[in-house]
Amino acid sequence: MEITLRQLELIEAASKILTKSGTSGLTIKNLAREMNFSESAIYRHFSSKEDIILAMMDYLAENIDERLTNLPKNTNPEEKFRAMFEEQFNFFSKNGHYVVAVFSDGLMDESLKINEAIMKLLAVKMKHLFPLIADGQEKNVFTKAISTEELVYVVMGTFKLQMYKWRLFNFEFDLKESGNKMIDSLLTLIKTK
Amino acid sequence: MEITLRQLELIEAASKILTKSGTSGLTIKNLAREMNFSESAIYRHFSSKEDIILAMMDYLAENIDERLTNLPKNTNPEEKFRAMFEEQFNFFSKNGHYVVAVFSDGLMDESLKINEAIMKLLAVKMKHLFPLIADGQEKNVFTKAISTEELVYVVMGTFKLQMYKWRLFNFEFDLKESGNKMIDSLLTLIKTK
DNA sequence: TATCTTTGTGAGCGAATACTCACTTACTTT
DNA sequence: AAAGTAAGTGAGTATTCGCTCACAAAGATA
Repeated sequence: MEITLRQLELIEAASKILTKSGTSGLTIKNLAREMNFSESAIYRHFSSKEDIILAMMDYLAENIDERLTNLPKNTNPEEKFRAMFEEQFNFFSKNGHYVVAVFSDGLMDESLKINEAIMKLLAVKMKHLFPLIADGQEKNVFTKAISTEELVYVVMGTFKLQMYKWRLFNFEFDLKESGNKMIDSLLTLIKTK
Repeated sequence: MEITLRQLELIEAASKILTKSGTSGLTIKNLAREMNFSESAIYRHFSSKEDIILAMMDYLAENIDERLTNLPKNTNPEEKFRAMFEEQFNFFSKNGHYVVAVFSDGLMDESLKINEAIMKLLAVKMKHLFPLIADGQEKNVFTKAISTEELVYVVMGTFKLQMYKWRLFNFEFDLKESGNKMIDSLLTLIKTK
């Protein structure tokens, strides 16, 4: 699971290409150009293109997991909720090319292994969001009018669409600002009155 | 804008391939195989692959627009909301291969024209959803605690994620049943108490 | 009957794709 | 100093891609 510096560089370059030019743009030739070396050199660091994508998904999953694990503890559900999404918006705001993490859907067809990696990424996000929402419901901060699962899907769906909009508008608007509005709206909607 | 029978067949076949095998699966060879004739025959009906995709997006946009326009009028916002999403779930339940309409994102990189077509599709959906939500807020049926725009995004995001789940699970669960739950949950959340 | 139009075919073209291989070069280890 | 290793190169491979073209069969039109 360890990764060399060059491998990380390749992962970053691949993410950049994916975000800028989509799946069809991610070719070995383009990747080589982005890295300023030859195509064959890439195969010194990864055995196949699929391996690069898998390593990327894995890196993203671990990265997200780590960031969400290290959020401040011992706060109330609302603050936790806020912190979690602020962290997400903050990260993607700085690392726009990693939105692939949210839109990995586009890679869905490539291979079985990649599909599994996408599932894993989704599971990581769920792992953090679900208990947070459930806890909030228990403490009567979030509404119990609908089930935890449904509430989680409303929140996750809204987040995903927000990121989609950002990408569609070519990262032109301020994600943090717009994200904060989204957080407020969602909280207004799901908090008990 | 008129479309021949063969062209429609090609659009259907293309949608099937896209849904089953993703963007990378949509090749002229695969399309020809699905149609049971030669590759060159395809070019009797469309001048390029891009044209096929554009025609597909156009067909989908018109199709959705028509279906949502013909919904029963003169009902209250809640019933309208319910009817609108029931119609959507019902349609996709019968025509699973057309989920491309919801996940056209994967095509995003292909070309400028295709990007415009994706935007148009999004606009069509918005055209129907936005006034419905706004009307509901005006009539004090839907909450005014957050703006119409934000409310629309919550609803659309949740819908998209629902469809995403359905696709991820290989269309195995009952979309209509699960969709009804989603409608109930959303209404519970956005209705004034 | 003769001609035109429509819709199919198969062969093949140029470009792009992922990947391989023999090779250099530079640094580390012995 | 000698040998091994890590990391680059350029040329080349087989395959696949979208697409073109000369041609054929069949039905509509003159």
